[in-house]
Amino acid sequence: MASERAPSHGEPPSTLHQSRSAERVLALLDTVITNGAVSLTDAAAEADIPTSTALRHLRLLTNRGYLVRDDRGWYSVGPAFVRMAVASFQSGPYARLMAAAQPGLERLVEITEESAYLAVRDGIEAVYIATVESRRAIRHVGWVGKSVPLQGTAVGKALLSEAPAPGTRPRSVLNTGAIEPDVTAVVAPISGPAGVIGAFSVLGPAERLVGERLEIATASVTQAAMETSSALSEARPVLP
Amino acid sequence: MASERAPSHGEPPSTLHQSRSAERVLALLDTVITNGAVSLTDAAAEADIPTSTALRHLRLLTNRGYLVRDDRGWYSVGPAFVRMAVASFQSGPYARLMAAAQPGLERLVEITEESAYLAVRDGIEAVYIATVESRRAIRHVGWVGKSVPLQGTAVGKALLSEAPAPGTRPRSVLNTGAIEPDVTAVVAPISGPAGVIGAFSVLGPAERLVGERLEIATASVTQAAMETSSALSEARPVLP
DNA sequence: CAATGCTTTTCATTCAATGAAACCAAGGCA
DNA sequence: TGCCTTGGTTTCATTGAATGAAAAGCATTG
Repeated sequence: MASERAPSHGEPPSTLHQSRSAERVLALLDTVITNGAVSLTDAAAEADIPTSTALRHLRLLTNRGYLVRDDRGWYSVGPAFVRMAVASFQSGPYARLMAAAQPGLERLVEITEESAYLAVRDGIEAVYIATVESRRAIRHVGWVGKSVPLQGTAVGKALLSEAPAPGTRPRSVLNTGAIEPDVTAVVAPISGPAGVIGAFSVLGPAERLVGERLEIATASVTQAAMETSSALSEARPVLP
Repeated sequence: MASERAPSHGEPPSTLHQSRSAERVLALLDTVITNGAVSLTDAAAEADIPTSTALRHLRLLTNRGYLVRDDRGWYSVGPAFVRMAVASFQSGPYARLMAAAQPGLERLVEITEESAYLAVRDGIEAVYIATVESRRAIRHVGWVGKSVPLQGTAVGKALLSEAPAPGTRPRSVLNTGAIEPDVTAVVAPISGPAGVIGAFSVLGPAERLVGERLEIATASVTQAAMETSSALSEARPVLP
């Protein structure tokens, strides 16, 4: 469902491996995390690894606490991974972005009444890493942690765009139905000190995001992106 | 600083490896994530791996987007890892716990005016996976994502305790200075359908958590644990 | 420019990873 | 009840993938 691995730089063919076991362990970890709870055979199939080998790797991951195995035999996220996950939000390049973007997301939902997302680039894909959901009954949900191609999507275009001059309003990008039919996306790029580093997406049903509502969405998403960009270019706190 | 790996079941000696490269890649990933931004040599040293090998592994991790390498050469969290991290909060055994515990954490801070944490067990350690910080100037901060031994700590004792009969108040555990001097911890276990699965910790300066304040902390932490436990034993939503 | 500290490449050696096959355990079903 | 299918687990001989010492780059600094 959610995205094959993204070879940031295309590795040669795919039969040429350089550290197979490592790659495979990561692939398994990824499958389990993104797919929720999976059985050995499912995980092995999804990652295209013989079960005997997959078993050994999954065992390693559970021994280390990165995964857990419930009574039914399903594998899922383990405490050690959760530890890393929360730690990764405390520091690192994305922590600052997520913190700076939070108010923007909230205001976007308030103004547009649609769901707002924060996306970043991952190789040839875009990843949605944060959201505030619309409070309406019909709303866009469930894209956090999901990745979509850059090609042909509004997020993609925004993430690949040139950063506007500091303090100026970025251009918004509009698209309907690129990923899912009847979903309209209004996106604006967020710039950091070194170019575009993320994007705000307002996502809602195509028949609702028209006319005045669309104008409001466009205006507020560029506004939010601009404000977040300025916040990010202010003096950065010292590193640990 | 934060915890050597935790062999949930002790693997044989430690010189007997079964999938070295995999172990090492995980070790490197872990070091980078928990230590923020590190250089090749630092990461290699911390994980006790020859630099040439470490380099190869770190490259794999960056190619896959799990890590990024900034202009200075430091490695830190990458978009692919953030994707997994946020995905891991959407589902999995800990998602439910964290969601159920959030209101409890907030009320604990409101009542006790100290920082409150949620901890879970990871092998022979406890991991703090969520927090709401006290609003006071002097307060306990920065333990999210950190792990501490079960042995000799209040969290440890709570996590290893027997689950109380459903609907009854759990016993609280008290400790001062086990991890850091002058820090008092008031802890109560949270039970799920299958025994103790987590714990609430109220942490504050030893000289402040005394007398009436301590009584309040004890009462509210057991109360919160009880309420969260009941919430968790209610009908669970269907799995994907 | 010599010295120092990191990073990167190379390459011969070996040991760790591999997966096919055999084996178990547990349902399902007639 | 016993047969059969569908996972999961173990074994073990084979091989090629992982390894790391050493040497070579490449900045930075005094």
